[in-house]
Amino acid sequence: MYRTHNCGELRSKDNNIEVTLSGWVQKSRNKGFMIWIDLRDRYGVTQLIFDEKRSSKDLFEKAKSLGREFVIQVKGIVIERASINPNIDTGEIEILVSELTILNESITPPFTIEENTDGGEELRMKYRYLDIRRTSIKEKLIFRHKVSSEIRNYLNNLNFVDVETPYLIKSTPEGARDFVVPSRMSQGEFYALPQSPQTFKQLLMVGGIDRYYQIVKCFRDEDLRADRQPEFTQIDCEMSFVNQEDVLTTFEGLIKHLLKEIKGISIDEFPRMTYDQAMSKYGCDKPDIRFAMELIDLNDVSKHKDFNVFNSSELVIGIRIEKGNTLTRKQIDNYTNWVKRPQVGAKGLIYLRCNDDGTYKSSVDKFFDQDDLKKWADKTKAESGDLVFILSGKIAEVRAQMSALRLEIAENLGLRNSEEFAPLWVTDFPLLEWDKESKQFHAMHHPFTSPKIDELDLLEKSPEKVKANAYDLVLNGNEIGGGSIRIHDKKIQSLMFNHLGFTEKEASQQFGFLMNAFEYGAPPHGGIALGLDRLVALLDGQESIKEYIAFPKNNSGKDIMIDAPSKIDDSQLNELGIKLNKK
RNA sequence: GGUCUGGUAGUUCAGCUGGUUAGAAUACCUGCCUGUCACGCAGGGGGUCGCGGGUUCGAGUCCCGUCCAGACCGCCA
Repeated sequence: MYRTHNCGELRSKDNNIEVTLSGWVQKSRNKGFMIWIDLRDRYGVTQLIFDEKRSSKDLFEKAKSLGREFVIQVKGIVIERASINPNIDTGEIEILVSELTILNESITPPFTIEENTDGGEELRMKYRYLDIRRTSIKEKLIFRHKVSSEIRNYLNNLNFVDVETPYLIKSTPEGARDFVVPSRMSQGEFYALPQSPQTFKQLLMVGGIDRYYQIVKCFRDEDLRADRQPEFTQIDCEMSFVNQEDVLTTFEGLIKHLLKEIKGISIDEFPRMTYDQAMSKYGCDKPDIRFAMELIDLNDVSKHKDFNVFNSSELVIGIRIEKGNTLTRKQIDNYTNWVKRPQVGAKGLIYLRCNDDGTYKSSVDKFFDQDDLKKWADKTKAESGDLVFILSGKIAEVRAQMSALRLEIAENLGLRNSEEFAPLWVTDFPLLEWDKESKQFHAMHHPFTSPKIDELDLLEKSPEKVKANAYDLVLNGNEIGGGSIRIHDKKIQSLMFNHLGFTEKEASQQFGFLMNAFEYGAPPHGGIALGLDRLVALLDGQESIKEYIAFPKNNSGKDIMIDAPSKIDDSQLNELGIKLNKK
């Protein structure tokens, strides 16, 4: 038997019993006459003691040879410590070792396996298996397990059925780039890995599985971010005989359940706003509503003077920063430079200081008098001591810029508290979006999203105005899920493909199986997919999802531990009938 | 595809305006140490300054190119 107890459970009540423990040598403290070893496993750390007087000479010599991360097994008696350590759970006791077996040696690890490791990110990723020995990484993986277990509990209780869908499927040009897998048996042909099980879950609805879920890997061959990996996990769900309200209620319930079970937080009904409201109030479709600082339209009070920057703008927006007049000139300059970076792309930033004496000071005093400035202050509800920042330009651009600035300021003011949770629904997304590159409309959500039926007649004249039965779940400024009520009617689905620039032939080649299925009595259905990695990270108060994935890819989509992607043998290429352009 | 930041000991970093033999901490090795727990003390080993080129009497430092890593923009139906 390798162990009778783990390294986290022994207490002074266990004094005098004989135990066997196995684990890793965290650290050895050799004081000459005594050696202490911190023995670590998944459950904690227990101190072992070897003593010149109480241990045999052979045993003592063997203990001296132990290095960091050796795997050992010891037998010994639990005894009370001469000096207790209140900082660790097992700090009252130690093990007086009588037998020591070295199960495996270790070379010196490339970084210290301690909470405050000296390892940089790249190194920790290369030796991820060592990183996982660290408490915080281990805890994050266990946290993820807890979240996904609660998700399963909740959905199982509501009669959802977990069904697996295939990973080797068909490539489609719509949306994100596919990862592609060459077929050996059909040379020159390729599978694609799914970006989501979208069509399969709809086919399950046609198949009568009226409540489906799957915690499933999805794949997208696009550039990475701190919150984006090429393979990621979705909580994919679909329901039949439901309207939008049913879906929102069900999954609002899921998030409430998680917040309650995992964080012990109860939350009231989630606020809802339409896409249009979100865009005008916050300048983005995934607003962080933990704080106010809403975008205020200043068009009607800013375009009556000779200030050409405003007069030539589609939109002038202000945001009020409460007590912001304490910002120094230098801090304001920093924000100005910040918005002028190419990533944000504003031409400049105009400020309005609301002084304590009721006067105003702005960067455009040359053009606007105190009465004008007062109107700006009134409109943004700015009071003495506040600061207003103003941006102007084309509607879409200035909204995006102001939204970025809003988050940056909130971050700096400490208004983005990661232990506060502010979920909301954003509804009524546009059905279509104009794509400048391909010069045609493409589906904002995906081509299976149903349009608002009473707006269907707009589809010909002004397609950009048609709204969809589509919704996003937003948490603290992050999109954690999105879904829609789907099309279940072949005619409407054909109409959609038509407007997305598919010929009838293309539509039937790529999605014929779905259109066929719709001819055999497809029930009304809809669903949602939630990003598990992101949800888990947010619930744990973090922005980056990497630490919650056991073996993540790096910034360029590489796994530096196993060195993937990598070249394959010529013989493998031959079998697949593939010839490379360059080697 | 683009912008920015970084690459110096096993590791994390410092290294100013170009100037002697490139430093610190930690890790590692050796010795000492009668209760350690970030143990302490003394000593020791350890460097292709990412790579290539250029400027210069002289380059870790300046310039050009390139590779790698990270953050962001584009992209992510």
